[in-house]
Amino acid sequence: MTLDNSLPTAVELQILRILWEHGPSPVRLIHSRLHAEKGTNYSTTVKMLSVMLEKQLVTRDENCSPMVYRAAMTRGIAGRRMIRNLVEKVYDGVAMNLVVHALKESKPTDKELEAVRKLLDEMEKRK
Amino acid sequence: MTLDNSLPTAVELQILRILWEHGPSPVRLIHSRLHAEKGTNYSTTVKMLSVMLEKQLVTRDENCSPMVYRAAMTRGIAGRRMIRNLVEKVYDGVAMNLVVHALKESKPTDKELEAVRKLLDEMEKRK
DNA sequence: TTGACATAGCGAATCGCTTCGCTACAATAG
DNA sequence: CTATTGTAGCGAAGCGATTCGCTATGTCAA
Repeated sequence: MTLDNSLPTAVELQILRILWEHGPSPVRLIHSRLHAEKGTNYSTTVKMLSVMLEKQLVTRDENCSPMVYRAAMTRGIAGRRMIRNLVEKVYDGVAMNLVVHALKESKPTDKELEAVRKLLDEMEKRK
Repeated sequence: MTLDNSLPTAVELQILRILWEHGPSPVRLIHSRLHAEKGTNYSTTVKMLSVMLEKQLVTRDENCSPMVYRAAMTRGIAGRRMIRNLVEKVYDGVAMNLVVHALKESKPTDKELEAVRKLLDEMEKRK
């Protein structure tokens, strides 16, 4: 089995997001969201889904009608791939540089800050 | 003045990286790096630079010959834009989710961990 | 059955990014 | 001067991603 390293493109990501948010959905539903976001045609949505099916970015259950599509990767996996890509392309492969920038970009709550601290502790222990 | 929100494309980023690493450079130098990385033609490099000039991703000094190109934005700015984009597109606008993922992606040294802790402290204070 | 509407698929047009061939001109060596 | 080499620019081809028109089939109500 050859695993696909390529990142989801812009529209593909938009569709994945919809699936992540709403769970497995028929085209009709996916389309209504996509249409709301950018006014695309129904055919376009169907086509994108068939392309994504080929690329194995989504799967579908063909037994029920209308067919139900679901994301083939979690939000977490997609995010990590994109992070790895960003780190490579911009931060010379040094992820910590990105972490620092991302922190500065964020407006974390106390709770979130605490969570990150705990994560740091764990990473230190696991040496 | 209209500010451009669009992100650098793949090759644009490759060229920006070269400029970030080597500082202001003539086409010849930029090309030799780009060629080493992916075997592109000299014309391609020139063309890309002219496109990037239009998009204001680079500037150039036309007084000297050969002309000298320089990145119009820092690595930091570019990185932040791309982070913002990633956070929007994948993490529902919640940057901390990205921070956590990015941390897990990284293999930080003690020093780096310490730096992040300090950053967290500062962010806490600045409330 | 028939008409109206929902579902699914396919090929071709379009679009933006990338690549390159060809041309032009300047600087330099012979 | 003339040939060679370095620098710069432009238009169009090529490519993958995206969009859409058209067609086919399924479903359901009258």
